[in-house]
Amino acid sequence: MSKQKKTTIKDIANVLNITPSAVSKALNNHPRISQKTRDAVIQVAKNLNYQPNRLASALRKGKSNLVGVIIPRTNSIFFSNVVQHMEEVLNLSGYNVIMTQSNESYTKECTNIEALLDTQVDGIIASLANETTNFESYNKIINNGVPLIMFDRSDYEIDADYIGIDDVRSSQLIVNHLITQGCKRIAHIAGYSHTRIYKNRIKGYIDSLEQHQMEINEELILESNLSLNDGREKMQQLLQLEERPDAVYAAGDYAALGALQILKEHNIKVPEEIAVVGFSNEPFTALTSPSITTINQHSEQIGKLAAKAFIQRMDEQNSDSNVTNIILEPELIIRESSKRI
Amino acid sequence: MSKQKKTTIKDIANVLNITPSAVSKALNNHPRISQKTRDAVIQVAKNLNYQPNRLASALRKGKSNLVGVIIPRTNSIFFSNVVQHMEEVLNLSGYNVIMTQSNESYTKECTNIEALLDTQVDGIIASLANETTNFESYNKIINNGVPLIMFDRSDYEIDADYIGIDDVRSSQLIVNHLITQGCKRIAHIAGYSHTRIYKNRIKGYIDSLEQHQMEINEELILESNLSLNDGREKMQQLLQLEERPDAVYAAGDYAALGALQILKEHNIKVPEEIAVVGFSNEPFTALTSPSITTINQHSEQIGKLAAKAFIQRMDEQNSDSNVTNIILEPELIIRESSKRI
DNA sequence: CTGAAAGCGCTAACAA
DNA sequence: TTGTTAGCGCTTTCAG
Repeated sequence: MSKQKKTTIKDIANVLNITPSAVSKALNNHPRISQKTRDAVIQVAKNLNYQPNRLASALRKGKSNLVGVIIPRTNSIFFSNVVQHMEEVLNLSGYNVIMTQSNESYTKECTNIEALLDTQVDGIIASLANETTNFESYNKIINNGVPLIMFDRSDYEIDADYIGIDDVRSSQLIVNHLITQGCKRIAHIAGYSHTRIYKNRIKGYIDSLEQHQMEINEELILESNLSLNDGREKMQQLLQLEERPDAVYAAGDYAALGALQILKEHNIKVPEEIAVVGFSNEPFTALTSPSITTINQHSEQIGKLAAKAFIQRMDEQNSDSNVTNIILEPELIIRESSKRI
Repeated sequence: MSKQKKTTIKDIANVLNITPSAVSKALNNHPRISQKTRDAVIQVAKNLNYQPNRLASALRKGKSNLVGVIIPRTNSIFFSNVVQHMEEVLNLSGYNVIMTQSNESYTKECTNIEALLDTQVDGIIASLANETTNFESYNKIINNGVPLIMFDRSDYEIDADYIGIDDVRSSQLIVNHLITQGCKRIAHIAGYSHTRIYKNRIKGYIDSLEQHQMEINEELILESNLSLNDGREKMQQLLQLEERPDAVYAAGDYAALGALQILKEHNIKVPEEIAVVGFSNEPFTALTSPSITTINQHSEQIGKLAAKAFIQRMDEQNSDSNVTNIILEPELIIRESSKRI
């Protein structure tokens, strides 16, 4: 049973004594075919358990109906939600998703791009790996005439559509909130500033402090990879300062959790002595005690909008239209870890 | 720049005044070609920015190097880890992954299977949707001669390779542990018993109680969809019994969390008054207070083994070889929610 | 070692 | 309305 030859439109044509092209038309609801033939074809197709070969069709039409997606990691609820909603929208328009992950590695990212282009995807939707500072392979996608949509992590050097939240604004929301809560010495466990979103978060942090005529203190800004362990280390470092901070804003939830752990281990009261804020609304932030204040990045919307941006690119004829830039308003979710009043 | 024609082996052939077939051989390290030609071809290919067209190659060779993956949900760390490690192994062997999700829906699952078969994937790796009780479409995959590997959720009616953990044993580990902790009335918030893994978890639960000459009480076994909300509801129900349980084993972590929330809301001490155990080792189980005892399902191993099983199927000539069945030993992770002594 | 030629399965001009 | 024909880009016999 396992090696039966697959039935093709040719087989169907033979049975009915018509030509393959007639069968093709019948199967694709082409107008120039009689209802009678169409019905007959569909009947025979069913009988022979016909399975269209999208590869052949793709080759012929020069369109694979495959969309490549590159995300840094799957084990982050943000990215996996984004992909989930992207898929939803894309499937509705007849696209399948090829998902790849870079594991935050630049080389893996390049390999993935190569592989996706080889597979003749109709477009690529991506978010940068942490490591990436060279954007040639992304520009190669564009130069190949393949639509590219970036989300969350991108760079000004990549001339593609972009969907993300306003990171400067996110930081401002957080810092303003902390100031309202009476915090006077706010530390920032930042991401690496070579990445645009983290640079923007640092900028928002600084802007907000300046607006309130508060001092910018270099020793309170620590760049990190935002892992749980890095959060722990940086928090340790902050505790060893002459003058402790009274609030810590980490640019990622895992780092915030690490900080929280250290504070608990040192019996430092959160938020009374030191307030903690994270970023991304990972599910665990609602479940820790105290629960962690964080930013909702709108993964669902980002996924859907990115998919729609791609579909629009495919639909439009004039591929020279301007690049779309959708910046969503972040939402501050205030929880116990920062509520002092 | 965006509409440049893609370079093909024909273009390369023209430049060098040789035939496409020679170029093909050179590019594929075919032995019957001179080193000189090979070098020249590779040089020109680089100059013209040649990108092989895998679709054409796939059509010709009858092999797409695409593997379809069907998972019920992406927002579960178990499934997303599995996919991640699957991808790792598959990429190494030159395969790309097309990821689809059923959202626990039977219809979506069928659509996904159709789409994947149409795309001419070389194989499918899948885990059943909760809803699924009809396995025709899976058997269709097999009948089409496409290798099928199931993991975690499968059924005896699907005659495919399988990788999963020993669910009966998992329940036994849990129930034995609870008994050791002095629990005498152990409730089970179960999954729907039409699904094999949940049936097995129920079986393990019953077996273990019988082994200890403890009573099997129907009112303590509640089937559910294992969502957080269902966990809350079932826990409510259990609290309304004449005689309360002193332990609750939920067949999923989210349900366990729901139960924990209800217990907290009622100021019932965990684990002193009622112990709680979950299943799957979702990251949040380590972070709640009390942290939740649970089962490690070995997502990494499952992903890798499933990928390897597929690769083996592809490599072997005699496709009639027996079905592989890999059952991994579960690991009980004991945390605060069940530690009474 | 290289070339000629056929064809994977499907689609789209064009012709009838 | 249907058929003929050519070809998407690549691989693979088979001849030379």
